[in-house]
Amino acid sequence: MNPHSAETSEKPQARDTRARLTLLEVLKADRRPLTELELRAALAKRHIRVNKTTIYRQLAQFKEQGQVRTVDFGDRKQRFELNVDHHHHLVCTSCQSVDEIHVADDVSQMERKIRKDKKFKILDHSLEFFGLCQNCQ
Amino acid sequence: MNPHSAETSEKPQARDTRARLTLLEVLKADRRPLTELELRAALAKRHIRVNKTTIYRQLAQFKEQGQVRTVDFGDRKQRFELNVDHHHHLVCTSCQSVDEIHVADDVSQMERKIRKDKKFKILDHSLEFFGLCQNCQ
DNA sequence: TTAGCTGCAAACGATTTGCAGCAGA
DNA sequence: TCTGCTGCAAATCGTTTGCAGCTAA
Repeated sequence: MNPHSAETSEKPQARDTRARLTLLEVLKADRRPLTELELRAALAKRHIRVNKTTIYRQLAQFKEQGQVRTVDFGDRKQRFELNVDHHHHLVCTSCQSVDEIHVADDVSQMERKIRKDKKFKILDHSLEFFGLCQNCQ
Repeated sequence: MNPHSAETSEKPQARDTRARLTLLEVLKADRRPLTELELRAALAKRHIRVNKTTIYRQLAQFKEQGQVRTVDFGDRKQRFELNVDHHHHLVCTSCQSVDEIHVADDVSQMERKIRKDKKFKILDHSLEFFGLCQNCQ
């Protein structure tokens, strides 16, 4: 038996490469859903040059582990965000700024209603708001 | 002056081609967000063969006119739906079935709160639920 | 040493664009 | 006729995959 795979039999264990560590740092610093391009730019600022393939592969790992979640702003680009408190976004369609909102209570109230009325078991949901931030109105 | 463009100066006027008319028929018949592929299949069943480029172009027109809206199920495919009553969806991740829900009141309540707390002017939102339908639980 | 990680190039899949011919009005 | 519509092929763009070399443990 390989001692390393004793507990987590299927999953290979992640290695602490520079790319991986810096990627997490960036996600922690910039609390906002970032695209692969934005992530790569942020790494470049820290003088770490990483290929986009690597970015996607690391993010896929983070997501599998539950550390990262993907968010959809409807522009056919994946955005990645640290999966800490479950929140939603206010996306300004004018200046592209992104703010967070916490509406967990309202959502779970809706979900209870749906569960009751439709007998549908909700496992996940998407909820994002688009409009104009205070500065752009 | 071109008499045809007297009132609506910018927009060209749409022509009632077979593709356009049948596309609208299909959208009216199948009240559910459909992908370009699904739309094309539906047209084929009615013995109308249309190129995907045409589908996309007609949908873009419908959307501009406000007749059609796009919905995002997070799989990087656009889904098109008749823009009648604003509703949301329960997407079964097991059998792919889609049901509608109407939660306008709950959403506008949330929106009022956001407007008040964040001074953000909401123009649009995305809200879809993913999980298991009654049959798949 | 030996998996896991990386970059590069090529493949992929959804969507868009250029262009020449077709067809409603 | 005139301008919008169509199909086809090629281009785009975000994302994924295959593969050979690299490197953390």
